[in-house]
Amino acid sequence: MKAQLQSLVLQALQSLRASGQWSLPDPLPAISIELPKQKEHGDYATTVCMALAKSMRVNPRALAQAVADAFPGKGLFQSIEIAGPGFLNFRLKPAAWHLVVEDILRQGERFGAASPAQADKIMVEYVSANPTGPLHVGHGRGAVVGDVIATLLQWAGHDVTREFYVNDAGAQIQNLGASIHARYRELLGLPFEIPEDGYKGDYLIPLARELQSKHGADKAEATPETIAEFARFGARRLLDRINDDLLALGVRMDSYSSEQAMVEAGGVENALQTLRGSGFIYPHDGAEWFKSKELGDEKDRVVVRSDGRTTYLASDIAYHKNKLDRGYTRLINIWGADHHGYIARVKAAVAALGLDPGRLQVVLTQMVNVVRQVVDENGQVHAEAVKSSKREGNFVVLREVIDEAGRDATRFFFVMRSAASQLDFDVELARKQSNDNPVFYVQYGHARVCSILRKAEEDGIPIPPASPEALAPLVHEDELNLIQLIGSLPEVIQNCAARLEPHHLVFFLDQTVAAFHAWYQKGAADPSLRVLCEDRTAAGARLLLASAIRQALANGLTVLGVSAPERM
RNA sequence: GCGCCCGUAGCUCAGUUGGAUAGAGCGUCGGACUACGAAUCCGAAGGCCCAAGGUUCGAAUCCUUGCGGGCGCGCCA
Repeated sequence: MKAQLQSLVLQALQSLRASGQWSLPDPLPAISIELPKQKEHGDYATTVCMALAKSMRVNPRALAQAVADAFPGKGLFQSIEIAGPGFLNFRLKPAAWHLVVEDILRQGERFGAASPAQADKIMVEYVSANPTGPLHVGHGRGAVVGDVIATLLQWAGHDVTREFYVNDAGAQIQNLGASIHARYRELLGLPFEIPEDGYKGDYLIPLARELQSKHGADKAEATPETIAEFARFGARRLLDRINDDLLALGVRMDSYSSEQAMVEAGGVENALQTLRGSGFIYPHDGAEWFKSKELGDEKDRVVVRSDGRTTYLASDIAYHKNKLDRGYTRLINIWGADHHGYIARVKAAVAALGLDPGRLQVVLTQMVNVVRQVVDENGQVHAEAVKSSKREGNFVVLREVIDEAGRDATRFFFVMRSAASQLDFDVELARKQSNDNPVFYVQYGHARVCSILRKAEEDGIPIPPASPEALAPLVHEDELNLIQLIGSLPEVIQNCAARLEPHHLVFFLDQTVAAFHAWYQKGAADPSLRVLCEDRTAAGARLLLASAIRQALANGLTVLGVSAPERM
């Protein structure tokens, strides 16, 4: 509806220009359509006349009046008013809203999705954890944010691939091998020492036990070969475990990209050659440096150490080159906020490869605090935070949270706040099956609509085919507001996709359910306002609206990857 | 010291990329069930939008400075 209005305003402005009486700038500015906070200001408003009047040096109200006079498609509008300093306020006729309901029901499960007019080939890369331990809650947030952003982009009409970059090369993996080896020696009753920067968590013990039953004491000596073997074994097992956790979250990747495989295929050397060829790499102090400073980074960075080993950045340059070589026109990376300092150098890498660094967008997810509420003797509620720190082994494991709160609640909580804000994850609240849990509030709304539709069927109340006549009884303010709300789902999805911000969709769902509950509740006081009321014509129209509400809620929940139960 | 994020109701957070009288949930107080599902709804109280300047018809939103909190700043990943 917003988009339609936008094009009508545009047509009006163009016809003003054609009339020759107004010297409108060319090109015209973007026409923003807004939702007035107060209903007296109409269903929609535009501020474009105020913006234009400034540059044209004319009276904004006079311009607004001219736009209103020239407005096409007046039949849809109950009123078009000039207000305040130059707002143009639109109020639609009920019949115009009825078309929205028809449209939603016609589109069904596709309602909210855009036709792929200008599809980009996009890679969303997320999770990308080292296979050196279980996922913790921070990874979980990244996983869900990435997954939902990928879905949003698909719904916005793009061609999207979800990829997990497996950091299975380098020092971390060596540490893993050495740590497992230490545990292995421990099981053998030999003296052992977990490396200083190794992995101290208990989760390595079962892996060591497996190796013990396989090899006995044959591998007691820490040869480089043995460490490498243990590292490969551990990385494989831990990656399996990571995938189990992702599956429990409902996160499914399309593709995995192994750093080790890329190294072995010569990808890193190849990328370095390319940059040497274009003069972005120079030797200094026995190492090789990437000229990232002249491409926007704070300083230059080492890519080949003085001992000849490449750095993590070298791999990452190669990996991003690899993604671009595979034909992706947009790269979206979901990273934990602790990696923010890394953005500039990877963007510099993209630029050094001769491409627009704007092709790479990085979404940073801020820290997750898992909190548990404790009520003291004064009734004061305190949130106890559990800090996560992977190295020390006392982190909050994602799996524990999923097992406790469930998949739906975990996903919902991870996307309900802006990724830029730190998140307090209240496990007690997430598992609560009650009204103060926002997940259940939304799901209950969906189940309740389903219940009405079910009751209608049981009672033999027919739902007519959607048509202007069948929908004509929908004239109540609550009903028209509800239509406006659910009709905005496509805009909400577009907006979320464009901004890479899923949380707006959560607010849409919450707001829609609240409006539905309020509408429903009016029927308790006045039976003539019930969906299943005596007047079967009205009942039919309201059942059509209920179906459309159900569809909007179900589609929104589907994008979030949260189930839409028919009963609870 | 430098960089990024955050600062909005008692608490947790939205705020449609600069619009009209700043919103929601929780919590508090007061109401509505012989039910189209009360896992709900209605109402009340609660604000110097961290501070000070600036930009303009108009600022929670943009700019500058400062304050407070978080996270980073390696030839680690």
